[in-house]
Amino acid sequence: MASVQSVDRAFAVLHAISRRPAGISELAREIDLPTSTVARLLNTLETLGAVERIDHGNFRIGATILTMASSVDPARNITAVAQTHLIDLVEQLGEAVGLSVEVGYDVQYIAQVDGPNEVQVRDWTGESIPMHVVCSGLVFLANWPEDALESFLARKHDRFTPSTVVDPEAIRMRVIRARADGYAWTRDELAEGLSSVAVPIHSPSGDVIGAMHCHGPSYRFPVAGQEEWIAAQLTDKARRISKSLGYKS
Amino acid sequence: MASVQSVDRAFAVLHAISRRPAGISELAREIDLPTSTVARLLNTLETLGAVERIDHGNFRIGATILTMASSVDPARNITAVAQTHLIDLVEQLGEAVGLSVEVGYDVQYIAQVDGPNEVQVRDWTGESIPMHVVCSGLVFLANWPEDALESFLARKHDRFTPSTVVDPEAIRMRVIRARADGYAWTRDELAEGLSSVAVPIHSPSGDVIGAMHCHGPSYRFPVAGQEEWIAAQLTDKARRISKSLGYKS
DNA sequence: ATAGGGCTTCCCGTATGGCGGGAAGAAACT
DNA sequence: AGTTTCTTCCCGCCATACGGGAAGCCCTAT
Repeated sequence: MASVQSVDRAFAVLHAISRRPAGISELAREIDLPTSTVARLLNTLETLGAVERIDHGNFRIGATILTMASSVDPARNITAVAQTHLIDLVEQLGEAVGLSVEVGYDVQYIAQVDGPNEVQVRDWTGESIPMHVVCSGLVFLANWPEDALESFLARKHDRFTPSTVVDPEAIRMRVIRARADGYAWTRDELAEGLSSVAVPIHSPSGDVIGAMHCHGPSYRFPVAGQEEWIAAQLTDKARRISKSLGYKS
Repeated sequence: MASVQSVDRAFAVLHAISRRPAGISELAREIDLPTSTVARLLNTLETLGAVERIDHGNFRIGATILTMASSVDPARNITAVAQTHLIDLVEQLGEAVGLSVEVGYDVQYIAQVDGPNEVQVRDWTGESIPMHVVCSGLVFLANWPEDALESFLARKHDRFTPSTVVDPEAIRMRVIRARADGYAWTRDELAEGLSSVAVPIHSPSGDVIGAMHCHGPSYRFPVAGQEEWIAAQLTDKARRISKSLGYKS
């Protein structure tokens, strides 16, 4: 079936930008088009409000896309849909559970439901953390294509605690592991005394659109021997969330 | 500046769909283009995942748009940005505070932070309520263009309690009132014993993108004489949220 | 049953409008 | 000042998007 070339290309541009804000020539190189073509498309997209210029000619996704997304059936809004499942998990596991999405090379936390304990991990909502430091990041990386993973590994990785894994090869091994397991654990890597596990959340079409994690103080979480069971609980809920996302209004 | 026609048109289609899912010919009429053109654009958009077919040839916004929006600078994610402000308000007011967005003729609750009391309103997150029944709905309606408001008023309005206002003219008066005040109160209309107040949340560009409400048991909320002060607190926070939404990464 | 309206899908000739090379201008870096 | 790298603009060419029309479907009404 014939597709409209310009629209295809416009979305290639949007897609590239949504991964990481970029300038005209950078985008042109990335999606292999003449700069003039990309410039023209960006111009159109900008007047439509689909992209916005931020600084020094870099573009990011604009308000039009955001409003379109928010006006859509909210049953597809991951935060809203997941809420009840998060609560269920907190009751089951007794520790805080949260959601995150990937933003460039970072993980962005977008929701959290706290557990019943007095001592608990503070709410990460709104925070951005580099992918190599947190388990949610590992599950995101596990789903990246090889070349994207390579360029991630080639970057400089900051250390947060003595336990933070910063060696590219070590990170790669963990990513491969996460790919096989479908989940990932981290212990004391973002902050001492904090352990967490994450699983990916898929859209109904199979893309990874977010991650769900559970975290608690290392001295009581995870209870020894329960690691796999906990991961299984998360995986199960993640599957239910994906299913809910598929329903129409 | 020259714009790319096909992309312009593709977004006209997307925009129309985001207002209301529709079929090819309906869209063609709405944006005044030949059906074949709209069909071709929709085809392209569908393979791109920007729209999805729901039933019998109706389309809605698709996963691609949603993931683009969620991967964008999360400072623009209303839930994430508002979180800390909601907590502040709960501390200030002592009652539960929440967020909602409009979905068709309903209000959809997307977040809530509970107050410290034992007796409190249950979490509405995930619920959809008709606009005429809740204060958030009234502030949304207050911002609708006249013709849209008329078609809303022309519909049948369900009664939830004896206090629910279902008369179109009475609803219209309340909407006009909300427009003037910038906030709206409801008492015992969704459920007996439940009072609430809501204010609109604007995007930095001035559109209403959501509402924030505070609600509690009618026997203690609102404290007599404090109605305006409470509304002012909400309005103030809503303004701060709008400002936060404007910052770039 | 049958006709009719309204819908989506497909085809294909036309000319519009998107394309991309290239040059000029503007920053940023050395 | 020189050099590289970027964005913006222009313009002739022809690829490609366009839209009329017809075919095929599924309803509803008569």
